[in-house]
Amino acid sequence: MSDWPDLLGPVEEVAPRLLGAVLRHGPVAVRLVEVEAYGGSDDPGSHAFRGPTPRSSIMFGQAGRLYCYLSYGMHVCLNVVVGHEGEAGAVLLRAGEVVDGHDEVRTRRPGARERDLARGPALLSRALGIDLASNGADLASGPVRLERRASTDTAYAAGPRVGLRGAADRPWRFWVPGSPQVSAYRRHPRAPDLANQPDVS
DNA sequence: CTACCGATATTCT
DNA sequence: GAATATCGGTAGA
Repeated sequence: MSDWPDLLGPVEEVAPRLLGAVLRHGPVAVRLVEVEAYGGSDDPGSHAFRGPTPRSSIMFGQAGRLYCYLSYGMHVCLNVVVGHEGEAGAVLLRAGEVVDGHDEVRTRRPGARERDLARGPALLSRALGIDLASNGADLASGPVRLERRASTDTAYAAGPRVGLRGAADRPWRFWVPGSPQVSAYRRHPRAPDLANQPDVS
């Protein structure tokens, strides 16, 4: 396991080390090319910002488990829980490249363009066929597995997270430069302007 | 590529 | 009641 990332470090340091890792569920495997870090009480963009809730309590638990939640009431998003127990942390898996089970993914998403098969957090979970029943699964021994990545370190880029209102500019999104599967950056409609322009009253 | 819109669970006001 | 870690459709530059 010498080249497997240590999931107990700070979430913004753990997250980029997951790039290049492979997530497998049955016949389908996806190589991760885009992730985002989410923290605890110091991260206004995190589900754990205001402490544990029925949904977010798993973020405070053991590292190496799967956190699945429903986004906007309909899309499943996948996270790897990181950090020590009692401290919230999770890495949102935003996009990947299908490296196995291609035909299975095609039956789930007929007509999708090749690079779009797992381009976006909800599309990634759909490609893998993972739903909320897998929430809390152990990624080392369950049916959903995080497999060891290639031994070489993956080069990465960093920038602001997608679609957040709070802490919109914290550079906690990480991706593999040049990967066609990296999803397009979208700023939250009500996020404050980048250049702190005075308001027009 | 951009912009808007609707669907809708969990959480907060 | 309203916001949100999204997506797929449609429309337009």
